[in-house]
Amino acid sequence: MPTNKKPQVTAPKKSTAPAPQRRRELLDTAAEVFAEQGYNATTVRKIADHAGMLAGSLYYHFDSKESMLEEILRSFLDELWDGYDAVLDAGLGPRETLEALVTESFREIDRHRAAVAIYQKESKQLAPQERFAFLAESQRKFQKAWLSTLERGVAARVFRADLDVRLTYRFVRDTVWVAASWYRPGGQHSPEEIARQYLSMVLDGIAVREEPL
Amino acid sequence: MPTNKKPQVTAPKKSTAPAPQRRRELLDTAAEVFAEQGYNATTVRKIADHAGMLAGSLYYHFDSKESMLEEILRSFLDELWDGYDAVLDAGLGPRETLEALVTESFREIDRHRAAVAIYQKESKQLAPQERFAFLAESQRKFQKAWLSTLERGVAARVFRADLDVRLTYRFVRDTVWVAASWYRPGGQHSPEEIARQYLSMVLDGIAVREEPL
Amino acid sequence: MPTNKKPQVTAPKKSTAPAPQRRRELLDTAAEVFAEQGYNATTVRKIADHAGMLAGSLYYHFDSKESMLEEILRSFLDELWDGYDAVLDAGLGPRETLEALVTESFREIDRHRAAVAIYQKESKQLAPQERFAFLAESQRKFQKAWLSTLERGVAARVFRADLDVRLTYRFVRDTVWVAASWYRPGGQHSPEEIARQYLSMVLDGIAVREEPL
Amino acid sequence: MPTNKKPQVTAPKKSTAPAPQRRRELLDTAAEVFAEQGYNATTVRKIADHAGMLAGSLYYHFDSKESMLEEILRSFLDELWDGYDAVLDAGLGPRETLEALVTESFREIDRHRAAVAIYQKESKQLAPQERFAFLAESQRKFQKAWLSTLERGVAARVFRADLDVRLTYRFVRDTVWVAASWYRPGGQHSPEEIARQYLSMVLDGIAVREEPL
DNA sequence: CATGAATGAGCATTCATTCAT
DNA sequence: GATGAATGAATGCTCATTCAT
Repeated sequence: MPTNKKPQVTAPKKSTAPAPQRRRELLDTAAEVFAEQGYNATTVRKIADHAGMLAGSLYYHFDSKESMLEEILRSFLDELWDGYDAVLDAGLGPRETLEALVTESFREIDRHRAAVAIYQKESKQLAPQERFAFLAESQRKFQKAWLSTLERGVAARVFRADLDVRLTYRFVRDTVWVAASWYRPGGQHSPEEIARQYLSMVLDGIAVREEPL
Repeated sequence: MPTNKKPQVTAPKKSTAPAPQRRRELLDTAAEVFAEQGYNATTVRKIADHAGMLAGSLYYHFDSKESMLEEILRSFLDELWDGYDAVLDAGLGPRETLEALVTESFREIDRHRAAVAIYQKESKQLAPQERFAFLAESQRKFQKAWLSTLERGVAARVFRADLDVRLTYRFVRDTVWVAASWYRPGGQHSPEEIARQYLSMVLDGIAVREEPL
Repeated sequence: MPTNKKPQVTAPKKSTAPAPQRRRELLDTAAEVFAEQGYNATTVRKIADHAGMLAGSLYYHFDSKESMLEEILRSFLDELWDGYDAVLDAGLGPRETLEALVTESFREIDRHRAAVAIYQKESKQLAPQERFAFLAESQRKFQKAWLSTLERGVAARVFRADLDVRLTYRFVRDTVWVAASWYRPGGQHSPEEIARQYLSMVLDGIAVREEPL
Repeated sequence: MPTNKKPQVTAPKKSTAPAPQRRRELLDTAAEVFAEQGYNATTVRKIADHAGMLAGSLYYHFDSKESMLEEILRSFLDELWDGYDAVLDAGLGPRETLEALVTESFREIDRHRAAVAIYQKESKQLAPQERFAFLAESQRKFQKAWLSTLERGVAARVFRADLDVRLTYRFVRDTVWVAASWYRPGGQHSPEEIARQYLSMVLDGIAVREEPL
């Protein structure tokens, strides 16, 4: 599963480059700029500069700046839900489900850092728009998945019952996803390592336990 | 720390309302709109609409849109550091310091919700600019305060030693401040109550502890 | 029924020029350019040039280029129907009605030459658009007025019965309105004089009559 | 009168379909779109869509959008003048000449509806351009032909002498050509039938004549 | 002949800002 | 203090045109 620019696995005999690939490249470029400068502050010219072309040329590939944003977010969420659904359908216990969701989340942050950052910063403004209804939809599914996992855990006495479960939900959700704002792929910790430490903090806290005995 | 165009010291002859108050009102209005729509997406006209005046009229009170932003952030950070410094100078132990900082943070979120939200969303873009150097400055102080508190705690064996302390720092920092994105003053939980629950989660985790005995 | 932005209930004492007047001036300028170059070929810059301002400044007065077009056409049609309705409600016989309608039409061409020319050239493309539904509406009323006048005339034996009445309608309609393409106010013929000659041609033909006797 | 890029005299070696035919097809397509949407509002892409090809491909056949327009108008006017010249050289009396010109005109409208509509809408803007000088040229010849016919008729006492002859010219000219805006080939009236009725109206008027006796 | 991709000039529109009143 | 009107730079987008393949 290639993450960055030119996978170019098998060079086609005479054709130069298949269209969908170019499209992906451009979207990745755009996502990077959106993530760094913010969607509104990103001009189409800046994206084109990064892609080595003129602003108008982008419109051969995309309908509008907004449609680029939509495609970036949509394809990120599609992949995210592939991962999440696999976890949710695996029949795990609540604690294992939570561990798997967190780990999966850090993997997505690793793969789609830019898209996640965009999502974090812009989704609140975008969700009300018709065109971005899929964001609101995803948010609902997301909340349901996490909330029900937490509730199952409380019922099974593996998660604390003395906490407001909605507060806990926000705590876990934000804690994980905000990591996209500082995470850089190829840094000193792998996503799995970060997930492990985060899970340890979220589950057991950062305070030293009094020795049982 | 120069701010610009401070309301003239000499009171205007016939005016009834003192200028600084109007200024505050306008800044609060602006902060609200910035927080809701994002700084870039907020037009001066929108702010003026909310304030019941025309766009041009704002320029009697402020030099520019950016100077409004600056003043909002600067006065928020001034207050924040008043609170933080009091805590840091109180000579508390690491755990108590952390508890006090978190509680103080939620109080600031309660008082300056809009400014905090703006800070969260925009500070990364703003910090590199000369004009907003005070943001970077604040971030450094902030990191130092938290990091040293955590390190003191690890040394004193009240915080776990098996965690990457920088990761822990980010974890705690994000966990607290992101709350500004959903917090609404006057909701069902007071800032102190939220602080208590967050501290409980951060310190002891959300998992049920096996009974020591 | 106020049409534009600022209600301005009570005129301020010292204001230099009432807004609606400037608006009218700009619309007249725009109409002139639209008429001469065609709506599509007219850039907002050209209009602004003619008005002695920059392109962006027009947007203080109008929402869009299209809204200028709309206002031009709408105010022309409003005036046209004031005149037409007066004629149609006067209870005249069919020949006198036709004479009055033709005369009124030439007067409108004299007063709104530019708007008429625009109407002629653009209405077919515009009418289907929601925003310009009033054009289609006007066309229906227009056809009904003329057609029924012609039919009354045929029934009363003052207009020939051997002609296809719809063809006659188009003949008269086009004949009159196309005059806007060459008419210049202040030329050697007054609108009334042109109307008289046109009516003479339309009613009696251009061929010499054999003397009855 | 230079036309450009005439289909190569030497037939291409292996091509099966003769080039000029494809060229004609494409011009007819273009004319249809120009007529319906207006020249300026017609994009090259729309023409290409109608022709089942991509926009760039049209440039194999034509130098530019403008050259398509030129060729459409030029070939229409060439045919028109074939017909008109035949009539004018036939040595007919003024009334018969006028009848023949009108009839010929409706035949041209029938054959070149699109080109006539384009001509009507665009010629005023185009004529001043160097490239479209042939339009102005044609207009001069046109005016001369009609005006002299009318003047001959007045002198011969078959047309009324009490009318401004230039006004009469415009009346007849417009009356005939505007028909292109509503005429659809294959409708309920043949061009000859429309010509007959129009001539009847133009010559004898639409009013009922008092019986001579 | 036709396609896919790009160019570059131009367009309508937005918006922070200015300033005379 | 506030308004009305304007500026000017920038923005997203369109479109005729080019050209290697």
